[in-house]
Amino acid sequence: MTSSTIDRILDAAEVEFAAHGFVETSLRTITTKAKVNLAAVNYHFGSKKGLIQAVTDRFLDPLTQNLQVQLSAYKKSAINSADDEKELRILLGILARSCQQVAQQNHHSLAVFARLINTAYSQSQGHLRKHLTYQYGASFMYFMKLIRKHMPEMTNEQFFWRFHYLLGILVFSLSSSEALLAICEREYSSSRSLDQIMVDIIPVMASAAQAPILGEV
Amino acid sequence: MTSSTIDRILDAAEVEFAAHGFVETSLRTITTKAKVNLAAVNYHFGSKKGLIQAVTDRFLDPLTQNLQVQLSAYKKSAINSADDEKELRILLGILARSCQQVAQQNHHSLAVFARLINTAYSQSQGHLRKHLTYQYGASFMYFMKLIRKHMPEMTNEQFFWRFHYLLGILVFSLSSSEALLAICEREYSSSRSLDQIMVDIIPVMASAAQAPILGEV
DNA sequence: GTTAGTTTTAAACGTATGTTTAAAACAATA
DNA sequence: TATTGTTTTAAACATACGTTTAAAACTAAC
Repeated sequence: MTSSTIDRILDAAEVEFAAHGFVETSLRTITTKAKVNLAAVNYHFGSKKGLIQAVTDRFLDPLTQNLQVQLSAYKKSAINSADDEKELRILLGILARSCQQVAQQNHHSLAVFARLINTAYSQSQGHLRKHLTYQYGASFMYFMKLIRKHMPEMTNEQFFWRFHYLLGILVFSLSSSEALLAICEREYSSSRSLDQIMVDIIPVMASAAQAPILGEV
Repeated sequence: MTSSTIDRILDAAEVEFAAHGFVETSLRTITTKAKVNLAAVNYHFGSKKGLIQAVTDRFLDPLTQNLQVQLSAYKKSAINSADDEKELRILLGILARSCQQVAQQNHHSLAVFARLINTAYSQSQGHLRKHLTYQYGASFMYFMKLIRKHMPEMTNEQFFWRFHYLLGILVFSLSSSEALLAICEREYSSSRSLDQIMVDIIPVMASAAQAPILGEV
């Protein structure tokens, strides 16, 4: 099986990138862990950049596909309740569950994926961010539009900012979840899981979405 | 003036680190922009790690000092209103204003600072995060304790998580503020400032803090 | 003006990185 | 079996990095 090499590289790269970031992870580390020759990366992916994109695509392709299905199912059966907060929770819940499902189906770690996304966004040069918005921008927009409907008392600009505040909750929590879960275990001797965090976060995001807009403190 | 070299290095390093991260910024880039010899960094700061710590300390030292003053002033004059959300807004407002003041006084960019913190946290190896918690952990704890009082209907563990959700809003928004402000300008032809974002965020964080804890969606 | 201590400089060192090369190993077809 | 195309391999390449060195330049005290 020729693709075994490709998969082994992707598996190793995913773990290493998430653990140490793109720049701090060398191709030699990846190929060693994958038990593959160094040159294999350039042969199969062209370059390190190509590998990075392949790693993220392997998660985002099934995710956007899954999300699209769930969202259209929601839209069909939508009663469009007057309770905006409830609808927000449903929509955010769909996103959360979509992430979980895809992670489980493809045997990926959700934390790993979150760290990939966060790394992609925190890179200022951001060739990856551009790739992501170009490749998955449409799916992303569709979800935003649905959310937007239940935050009507805002201008488009206000919504833009608010949405990114919500995003901050999700991305930061997930990407630092490994460290936080460890602290939680040690400090409160409580064994949480990332799945619980995903459930936990939803009402928080929904509340944040509906916070009033104040001019002053 | 001998410290001019040191200051020029710190100034250049601050900007470059924030823009491109610690790993992606080379000492050669920094010393070139600072118009200083390459060896000056190792001479004055010992190593690149030493420089990174010095850059963050230059911001965090005055910040924690300022914050401590503001918080004890608050504690003295505190009416300890029954309105938790209002008190939360006040406390979060103090933090926000402290950041702004220190940034302005020392002629630093708040966005730059936020990106430094975010980079520090997203580094898994995290020698910097350890330095920060060791050096500034106490001040951080003190602020958390004050916040905690107005989120009484939670276990310590629940509070731990909730607090980090709030932190996510702040860190993510600030650290990606440069990109977001640019998009906002282009898309809505609105010229916001980071100071406005700081004000904007406070009620959102306060609402998120008070979101109910639900078992299911 | 000489001396002792500090700072700056140019050059080099050793190492690690992404990438390329050309030969070898392998797979599939005729 | 011979041939073609693909994949893997070991080695080398070029470059960029953090750090060190030793001499030079500078500063201040005597």
